[in-house]
Parts: sequence; structure tokens; C-alpha cells
Amino acid sequence: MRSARSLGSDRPVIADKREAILRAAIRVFAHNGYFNSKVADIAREAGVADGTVYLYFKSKEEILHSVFDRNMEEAIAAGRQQLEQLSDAREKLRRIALVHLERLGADRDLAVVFQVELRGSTKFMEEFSAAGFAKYLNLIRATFEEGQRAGVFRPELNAKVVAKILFGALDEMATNWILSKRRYKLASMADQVLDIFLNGVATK
Amino acid sequence: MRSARSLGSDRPVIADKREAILRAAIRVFAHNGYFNSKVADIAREAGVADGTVYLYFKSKEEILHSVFDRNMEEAIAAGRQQLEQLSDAREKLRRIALVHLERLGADRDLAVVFQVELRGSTKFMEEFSAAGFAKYLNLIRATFEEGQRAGVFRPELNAKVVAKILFGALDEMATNWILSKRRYKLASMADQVLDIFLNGVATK
Amino acid sequence: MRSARSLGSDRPVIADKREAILRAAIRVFAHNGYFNSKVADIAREAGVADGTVYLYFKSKEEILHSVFDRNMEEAIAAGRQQLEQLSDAREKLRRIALVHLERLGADRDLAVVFQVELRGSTKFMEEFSAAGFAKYLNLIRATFEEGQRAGVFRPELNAKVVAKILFGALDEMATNWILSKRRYKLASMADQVLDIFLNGVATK
Amino acid sequence: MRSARSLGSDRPVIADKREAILRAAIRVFAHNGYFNSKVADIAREAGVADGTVYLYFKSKEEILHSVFDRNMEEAIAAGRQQLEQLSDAREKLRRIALVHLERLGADRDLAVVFQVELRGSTKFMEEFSAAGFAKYLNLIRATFEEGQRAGVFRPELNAKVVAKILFGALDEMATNWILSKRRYKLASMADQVLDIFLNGVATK
DNA sequence: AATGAATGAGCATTCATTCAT
DNA sequence: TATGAATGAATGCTCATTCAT
Repeated sequence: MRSARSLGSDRPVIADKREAILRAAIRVFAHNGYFNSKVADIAREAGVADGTVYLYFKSKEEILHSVFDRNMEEAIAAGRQQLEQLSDAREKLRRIALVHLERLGADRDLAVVFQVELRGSTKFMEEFSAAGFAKYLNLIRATFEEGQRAGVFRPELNAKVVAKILFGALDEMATNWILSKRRYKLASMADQVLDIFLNGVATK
Repeated sequence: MRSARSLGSDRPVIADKREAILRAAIRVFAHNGYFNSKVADIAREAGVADGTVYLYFKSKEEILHSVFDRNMEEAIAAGRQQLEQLSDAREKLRRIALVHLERLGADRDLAVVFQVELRGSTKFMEEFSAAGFAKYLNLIRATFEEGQRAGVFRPELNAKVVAKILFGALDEMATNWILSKRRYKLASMADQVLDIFLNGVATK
Repeated sequence: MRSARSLGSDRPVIADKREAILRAAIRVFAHNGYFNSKVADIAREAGVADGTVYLYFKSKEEILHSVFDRNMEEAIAAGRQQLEQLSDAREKLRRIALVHLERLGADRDLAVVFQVELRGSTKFMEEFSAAGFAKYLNLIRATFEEGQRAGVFRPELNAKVVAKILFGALDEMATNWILSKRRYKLASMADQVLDIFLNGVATK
Repeated sequence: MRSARSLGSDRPVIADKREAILRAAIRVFAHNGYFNSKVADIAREAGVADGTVYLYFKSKEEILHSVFDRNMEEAIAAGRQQLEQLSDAREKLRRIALVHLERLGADRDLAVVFQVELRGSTKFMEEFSAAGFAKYLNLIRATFEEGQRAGVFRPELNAKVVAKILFGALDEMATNWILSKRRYKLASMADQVLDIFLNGVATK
């Protein structure tokens, strides 16, 4: 019994603290920018001591990386799962776009970190590109190629370029949403983007 | 005569120095990132003393802004000029895209600053958005609306959103080009983007 | 019987742990220096938890003091014991020097702590001087005075100063031995030092 | 005229500041110990801003090294110069000892740094030993060998060991003087040390 | 205008020590 | 006794900016 409770409370404590720091970091980064954020701010926001941050993360930079890694992973997993239920490549791309914008639209702070803070350094952008981001682009590309094989997308198009175009358009929607004073549902943009995009790549 | 020459050479000297600092800043920002760049680095690269930088710019941040402002202005002016010679909205958009990618493709350091360094702070992104960037998006939108009125683009499309889509796609081409190890002409991507885009927005 | 064994084993366990920490500290201090050594390093080296160290020592500094105290005590006791069997003051000083160098020569880590780490702070040096070290100098001085009374050492010499000279010479042998890349028996230096010293202080 | 004054005032300003920091460091290190001294303390004591320290020294450690280097150099130069006027090796050693103790005795803070603070790390001791210190021991040794060749010192003695003995004895005098509550002239110990030492190494 | 020495606010990180378990 | 997660005070160093020359 005791061990059961122990297991039930010890682990969560660890996970909770790491989690709390990560959440706090997203809030702090989103409001002050990565470079202007102090580790002490994150600690205060997370309700822990400064030093505690370093029990869970090696450095301030690692916190930023962790924010990216964890969310990118989740996003790709979520995306993949949703695709299983669909067969039409067009529907799949529509779903990818929707999930993309829904995720970012659901957490403004996270969106700011993804759209703005993570872009601020070539170094990070390179790893960023090398890591999960490439995987994401590949997911789009593979889905597009599926549609090409199915004959619904023009076969002469370069799938890699097409994937970037779709990603770029969605990315811009997200960035504009963040910077916009007006409040609207980010996910609502998905349809307009997909309308043009699918029209553009469809076989006549 | 002498005074005339004096006037004729002093001014340029001043302009030269400001120019030199701006150019140096682009190189330095591109290589180290804005936050990791020291004003002293820029000064050394420009061949002036640290203090001299502050005779031309109020702060490090203002240097970044100036890089953006000057180049955005030039870009829009160049774009506008090119459009005068064209009448078809489709051709105009094609030309905008080409100029966009040619400019960035012609100066990798400048491209890095525009695609990466300028994105690293919400504060800047907001001003960025408010300033020349909005003007650029408007140029695209106005051109698109022109096409709608001419009946070559679907009238039901939201021109504002369309403009973002095109910009986002081009922006992603530029960012990918920077991060890519492979060397290719950035401007060569314009056709592929426009092909899909114009197809997507065309009336049937 | 059981309680007897318990007493007989519990105590040693305690002693063992204190002992283990002290030994670990000598190793760690010798390799990293006192200020660069972390309590956590000592704990790991001793095979105990960080907090456990504080069950046996009040602070990191107390560990250093304890290293000194315990070894100085032992050294003086060992020295005194050896002297009982001798009557000639010259032989006694010879024996003191030999024991001095043998002890340090037998444990390089301990020697490093004694010759280097313990010297790094005036504060410690003062207490150091006030404590066991003064006792040690007194042992040398008393032995020398014995020789003066016996007529084998020059009576006009200041015994206190003489004691420092001998100690200084031996101390330098030890320090040099530690820093030397070459490996030689430290104790082998005793004869050369004593030869000169005894010659220097002997009545003609 | 102007340039003369410029030369006469500019250089000194630079030298003055570096010098002031070095002097301040000696005071601060002597009173608090190297590890407990803050760079800010040194700056305040020197009457400059914290950052200014780093215009003249690369790090806190470099300050300590510089204190050692500069003084050791001076000491050896001073010693060498004095020796030129003497021919008897015994007189030369007497002079070396006197200069050694006079220099340290003239500046208690400097003496503390040399006798205590510089000893606190094996790392430093090794460089210390490798650098100027070895040169100093060699000066003593060479002088002793000179005496051996002149027939005034016993030829069978190992000059290297003898040099260490003399240095060790003098070093101990200095250390004891620092730690002693009583105030006496350190240089006055030279005679007693030399009396015994020279007696000990003399040919009969 | 130009210089560059001087400034001093600012901050990530470490680590001795504590204490709930 | 023993643990080790948590604490938070402490500090070397950087660098944007100023200003006397």
C-alpha cells in the first residue's frame, strides 16, 4: 500500500515540477522574449527556487529546446493519429492544417514561442530544421505524394516544394494571428488556405 | 569650387559611415545573431570606433530597425517600379514574387537578418508588422484585388488572406534556402510557387 | 552477547562512516583543491548521501580542520612515542625528521592536503598555527633545548628559531616532493637535511 | 610641448590604473584570502568600476598571477644586482637571505599573498614552481655551487637539496612572521638562519 | 565628428546547507 | 541514522552606452 502511494506521489512530484517549469517558461518567454527572460523569472512563475530549475534542465537554452521538442513530438503524434482514420490525401492535408492551427490557436503563449522566439537564432533554426521540423515537413510531403499517386494532385509538382508552400502559408497565418490585435479563431483560416492550395495542386 | 567639392565629399563621408555601419551590422548579425552580436563587433567590422556608432544610431536596436527599414523601403520601391510596366495582375504577382526572392537571394547575410534575426522578438515583430511589412502585404493585396476586378482571380476569396498565403509561401522558400546546406538559386523557386498559387486563385 | 556485538558493530559503523568521509575528503581535496571541491564530491567518493556528511561534520570547513587535527595528533603521538626510546637529542631530532617525512611520504594525497590545501587561507593558517602545529614546533624546540642542556648544541642559539629552521627545511622538502614530477622516497631527504642542520647547530 | 606632456600623462594613466588594481588586489587578497575576495572589492579598493578591472586583466586569477610575476621578477632582479658587488659565496647567500626577508618584511600584505594565498592551489603551485620560483631556487643553488668550487662549502653536499633547505628555512621565517601576533623585524631573522646554515655547510 | 577608456547594471549558474521523509 | 530534492545567496564577467578629450 505504502509503496503504491509512494509510486503514486513521488513520480508526479518530479514530473509536476519539470512540467511546471516548462509551462512557466512558455509564459515567460512569450511575454518577454527568450533573451530578455531571466531564469529567475521562470523559477518564480513556476513557484520554485532558482536553483531548482537546474535540477531539471541543464541551462536556460535547454528549456527552450525542451519546449520545442515536447510540443513538436506531441503535434506530430496527434497529426499522425488523426490521419489514420482518413484515406483521401486531400482530407489528410486538410486535417493536418486544421490540427496545426488548432494547436497553436489553443495556446497563445505557446504559439508566440513557436512563431517568434524559436526563430530568433540561426543556430536554433538549424537544429530546429534538422530535428522535428524536418519530420513535420516530411509528413506533409508524404501525404502529398500519396495524393499524387492517387491521381488527385498534379504529378509534375515537386512534393518537397509543395510541402514548404503549404507549411509557409499556415505558418504565416499563425504568425499574423499572434501579431494581430483582432481576436479570431486561428483554426478558421485553415479552410481558406486549403481551398486555394488544393485548387492550386489539383489535377484538372 | 573648393567649398562645392567639400560639400560634395563631406556629405558622402557621413553617408558612407552610416552606410558602412549598416553593412557591417548585417554581416555581424547574420553570423552571430542579433543578441550575440556586440556593438563593438559592428564597430570593428565597419572600421570605426565604438562610440562612433552612437553618432549615427541611438542604440543597437535602432541599427536592426534601420537595416529593416532601409531595405524594406528599397524593396517596395523596386517592386512598385517594376509593376508599372505590367498590366496583367498575374504578371504583376509573378514579378513581385521574383523580385522578393531575387533580392533576398542576392545577399545571403541580408536574407539571414530578414528571415531569422528580425523574427526573434515579439516587440520587433509587432513594429515590423505595423511598419513596412504591412505596406508590403498591402501591395500584394491591392494587386490581387486588381486581378479580381479584372476577373482573373476568384471574387469570393478574401484578398487579405490570399496575400498572407502568397507571402507565407515565399517567406518559407527564403527561410528554407538560408537553412539549406545545398546551394541553389532562390529566385528559381518563384515559378513553382506562382504556378500553384495562380492555379489556386484563378477563376475556372 | 547480541547487545555486546551490537555495541561492537554499531560504533564502528559510525566511526567507519566518519572515517570514510574523512578519507574521501583527503582524496577529493588533494585532487581538486579545497575551494574547488564540492561537498557532493566528497559524499559520492565516501559512498554516502550529501546530507549524511552533515551528520558528522558541521561544515565543509570543519572537514578540512578535522583532517588536520586527526593527522597532526597522530603524528605528534607517534613522534613522542618514538622519542621515548632514545636519549641523545641529536638522535631524537633525526627521528622526528624521519617520522615527519615518512608520514607525508606514505600518503601523497594527505601530503598534498597538508602542504598545499591547508595553506590557502590566513584564517586557517592562524588556527593551524595556534593548534597542533604550535605543539609540533614545541616538540622540536624542547628536544633541541634538551640537547643544549646536554652540551651537544650551541647554547647561544635561540631554540625557537632553530625549531622553525628545521621545520621549514623539512616542510620545503615535502612541498617540493609533491610538486616534483620525479618519484623518489621523501624520507630519503631526512639524512641530508639533518646532516647540515646538526652540523650547523653543533658545538665545536 | 603638447606631445611631451601627452606622453608624460597618457602612459602613466594607463600604468597607474593597472598598478592601482594590482596594489588593491594585494590588500584585498591579504585581508580576505583569494577565494573570498570579490572582484568588486578590488575595484572599489582601486577606485575604479568593476568592469575596468577587466580592461587590464583577463580574470580574477590573472590578477593573482600578475601579483606573483611582477614581484618575483623584481625580487630576482634586485637580488642579482646586489650579488654583483660581492665575491664571497657566503656573503652572497647572506645577501640573498637578507633581501628575501627585507622585501617580504617591507610589505606585510604582499607577504601574506606570497606566503599564504599563492600556496592554496596545486595548480598554481605547479605553475608557480615551474616559473619564477624555480629561477629563484636556481639562483641560490648556483651561488652555493660557486662556494663549493671556492672550497668554502662541503663538496659532497647536493646543491639542489641545500638550496631547498635554505629556502625552506627562510620561507618558514616569513610565514611565521606573518602569523605572529608579535611585531618584529623579519629581516632580523636572516642572521640566525645564516649562522646555522653556513655552519652546517662549511668545510671544517 | 571621432575616439576608446570607463562605467556599472545585469544575470546565468553553482553549491553549501537544510529538512521532510 | 540516512537520504537527496530543494533552496537561494552569492559572484565573476559582459557589454551597451557615455563622455572627456
